Amino acid sequence: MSHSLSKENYLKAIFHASQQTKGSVPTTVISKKVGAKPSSVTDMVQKLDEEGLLEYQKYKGVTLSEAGNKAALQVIRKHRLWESFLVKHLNFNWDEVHQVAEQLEHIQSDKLINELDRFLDFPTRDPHGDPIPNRAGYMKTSNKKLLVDMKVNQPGVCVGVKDNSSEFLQYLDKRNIGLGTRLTVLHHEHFDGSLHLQTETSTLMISSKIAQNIYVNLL
Amino acid sequence: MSHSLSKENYLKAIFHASQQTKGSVPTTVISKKVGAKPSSVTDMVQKLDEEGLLEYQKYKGVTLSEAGNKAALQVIRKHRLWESFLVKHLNFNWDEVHQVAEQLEHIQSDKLINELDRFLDFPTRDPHGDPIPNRAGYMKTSNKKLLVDMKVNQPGVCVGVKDNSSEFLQYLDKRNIGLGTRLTVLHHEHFDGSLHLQTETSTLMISSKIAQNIYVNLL
DNA sequence: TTTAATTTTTAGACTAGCCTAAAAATTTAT
DNA sequence: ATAAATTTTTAGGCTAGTCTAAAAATTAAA
Repeated sequence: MSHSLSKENYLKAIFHASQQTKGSVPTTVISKKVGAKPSSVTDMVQKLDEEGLLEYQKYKGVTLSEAGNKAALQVIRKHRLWESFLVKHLNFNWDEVHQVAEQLEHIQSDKLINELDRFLDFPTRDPHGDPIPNRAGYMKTSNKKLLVDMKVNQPGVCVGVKDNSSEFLQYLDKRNIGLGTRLTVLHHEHFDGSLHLQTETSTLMISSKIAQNIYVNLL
Repeated sequence: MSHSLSKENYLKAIFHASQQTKGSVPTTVISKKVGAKPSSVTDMVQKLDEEGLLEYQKYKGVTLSEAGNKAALQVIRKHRLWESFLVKHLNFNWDEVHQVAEQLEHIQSDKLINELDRFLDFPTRDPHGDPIPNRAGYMKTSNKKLLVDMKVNQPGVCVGVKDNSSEFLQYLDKRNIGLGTRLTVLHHEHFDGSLHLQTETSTLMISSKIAQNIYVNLL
């Protein structure tokens, strides 16, 4: 019922990859995500196939089985709950949580994770706006988009950033944009791709480059 | 600066063993604590010696170096802080914390552990009454004794139990003895080793067997 | 459509941490 | 003080997870 740290990382990586691309995931894609050479990935996915966690076809790639999917979702649940805890109670910033949550997500204890869930009051989204799977493994589908991809007049709320540099976070701070800020695109400037935004407090203009680094949840 | 999970366990085990016995620790003692065969211990302590974490003398045993001591104390700090967290905020009982804290103590993040410390309001004792090393590695010496070893009229406070079975905890509960209960031995019965106790609320008699399973801090 | 470039897999090897069995040192008993 | 019993170490081997280099399959190009 419980898998090694390394296997959990593979399952999580494959899950995320298949969310992005649909269809089976090539070993090279996994290779990049887990930080191992493609040959090592081939070895590992063969083992995971034997365990029934995924289906592997030579030269084609892999698809998670029902069991593999469930296992991946449990790891993701743990990761996102820990991230929530770190930000909410231990003064971590968005950009600091990941490395620590990568370790915490492998702690094995059902009671621990369910009590943590309760302690956090059963959150449905992590600090990056990503949905948190519940105990049963059910997860809302994400409505997360880059701000640059939003339609005009579609209201949304800022749920995260792609670039976590402190300069960027300070830039946003100065313009009163933060986690939870509601905003609507008023106008796309075709000429340079810049956007006119309506926030709770004001209207402002931001460049296309900036808008490519802000995640928004549709409302 | 940071050691593998297995090495941390060895350092911790050696630290605890040398607290109990004083002098150098034989490989067999370590063997029992870490749950590995003596031959494996020999291997490992040779590596730890090369790393300067301890001194190993063939057929004699090991002594922690300054660096080894410090590393062990950091692991113990993490273990006890996590135990405190689990009991205080996640509804864990005394007897449930250990297994999970054994995992959590190996998470590597200074910020994590120092923020956890702050979040718990810098506790000096864990739920078992054992002292928690501070950031610098300084730890109060423990005044913990078994109740059976207490002198008559020496006041103390219950800080833990040896036997964590729920029957035993329920037995104590029925007699209004719990974590933090102040108690004093009024009389040692030589005949059967039983004790007469004064608690905050009443006087009572307990058997020697029970008194061998209750930890008390001297006041 | 045959060759060239690329991707993916196989084969063999390495490390950490453990094991068993045999050898060596130490301790205990006579 | 020497033999017997015990403890501790050495030697050789195993597994998980990784690597590099070579081989095989697939895809792209001429």
